[in-house]
Amino acid sequence: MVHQPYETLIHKAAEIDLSDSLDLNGVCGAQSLDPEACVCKPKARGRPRAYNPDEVLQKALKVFWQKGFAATSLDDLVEATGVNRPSLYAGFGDKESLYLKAMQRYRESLAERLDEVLICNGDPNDTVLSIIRRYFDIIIDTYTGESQHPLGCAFMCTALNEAPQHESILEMLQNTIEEFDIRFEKFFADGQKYGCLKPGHDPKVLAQMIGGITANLGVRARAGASAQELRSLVVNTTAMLFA
Amino acid sequence: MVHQPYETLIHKAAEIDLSDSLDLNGVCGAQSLDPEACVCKPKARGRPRAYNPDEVLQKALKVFWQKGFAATSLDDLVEATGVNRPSLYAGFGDKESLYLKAMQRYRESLAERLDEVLICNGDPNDTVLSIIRRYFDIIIDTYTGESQHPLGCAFMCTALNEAPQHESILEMLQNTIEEFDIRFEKFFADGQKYGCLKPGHDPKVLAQMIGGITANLGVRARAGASAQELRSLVVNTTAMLFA
DNA sequence: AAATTTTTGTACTAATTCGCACAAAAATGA
DNA sequence: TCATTTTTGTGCGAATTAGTACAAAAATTT
Repeated sequence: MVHQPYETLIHKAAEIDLSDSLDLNGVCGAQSLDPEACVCKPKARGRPRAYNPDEVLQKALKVFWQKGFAATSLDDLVEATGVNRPSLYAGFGDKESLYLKAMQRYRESLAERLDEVLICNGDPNDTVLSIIRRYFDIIIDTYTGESQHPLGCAFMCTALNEAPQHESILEMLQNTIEEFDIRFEKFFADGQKYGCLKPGHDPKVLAQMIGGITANLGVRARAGASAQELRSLVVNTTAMLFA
Repeated sequence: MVHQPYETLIHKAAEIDLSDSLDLNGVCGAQSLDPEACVCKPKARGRPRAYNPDEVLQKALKVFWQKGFAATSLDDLVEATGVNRPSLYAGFGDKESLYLKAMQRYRESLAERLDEVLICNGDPNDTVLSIIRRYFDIIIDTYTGESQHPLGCAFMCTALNEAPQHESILEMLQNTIEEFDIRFEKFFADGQKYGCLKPGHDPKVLAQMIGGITANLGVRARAGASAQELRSLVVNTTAMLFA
């Protein structure tokens, strides 16, 4: 709603980035956000929260993913999460804040799965090609598995649309892209170190190619492509690059 | 607004596709849409149209591209085009119809530029690499040149977001992807015919790679990447594929 | 048991939204 | 000049929207 000038973005990004990247307890109410985990703290004082914050973010994400940020109303979110409007505000801030938290959660849980897979330690039984294909298994699963019909990449399908109008969403998009690049540049740099890359293959350029294939999957999934079609695309393109 | 089931899409696509793909005079008012061109017809009967339909679509596209479909109000469109609300409805139908027409126009004018460039006739002075790089010059120009700040790919940035909720937009997205694929598969098939492709390079897979790089550009431009950064990405990735 | 703290749920407001009704305007045809 | 046709422009109405005020509810602390 508020139109912010692009020019201020670089500065703001530098500020917010570090403090906000993993902070989930920020805007929320007085009570701790994870209901079971923290044993050390004494019991919360007032009326206990009736919802599980993590489940709420998961349900909210599903709606945003399906309808987009702008077309998702608070009534939609109330219905999907089962949480009252004022409780949503008290717990997660306004619609934009809730969206950012839901996306952050999605991003972190995906990052965890990728961290398990994207490891290159020079094992000759585990080639770069096979690792990259396991990566794309996760991506395809994410893009096609969350709903009856494939929803594609949540970032591409919802954040791109809002980026020019919502500074905070643009920031998140930039951070996500940067995190993606760094992850793969590191991975391929390791691959090069262990001699697993073709001669003349640059880690940075390979990272760009993976980014492209990933983006392609995100688009085509949203347009209705099946997991099988996407797998075929992955097999062909990764074979060209790494086989 | 109206939620349509996915299942009906294939049939509808088959129906609408052909009749609607180049039809611009469809929904419009009684008077011809191009004000100067057609000399054969007698002069229109009633009060003459005060706007240039093509300019209106161009201006409307700019707003949709910037704000997205859902966040663009009719008041925005009235202000940007200078055309009254009822005149917009009479000339272009409702918001969704206007959006589709604006995107159709964008797609066709881009297709014209690409047709001039994407020709492989075996000329040894014009390699596949140089042709592909001219293609990406057009793409980068389109993604970064329309506004003060780069807006990225209009399809990825606006249509992806709406696809699950608007059947007609999903159809358009599918058609656009298919058109893209066919264009590049043909181009690379010609390249192969004239012996311009590396041995073992499959036209279909190369088309998928170009699609991926293009998608990558569309995302990164929307996130604020400069034309220079995008050119660097293109140089690196196309060199890996074709040099 | 009373005071305190926090969340919940109802109900509301002010603003914005899309689409259209209807009369005035501007052209042609007779 | 008058009838006909089409577009324009003002203005409206019904519906939806985001965000909040306020009292009731449910817990802990003293």
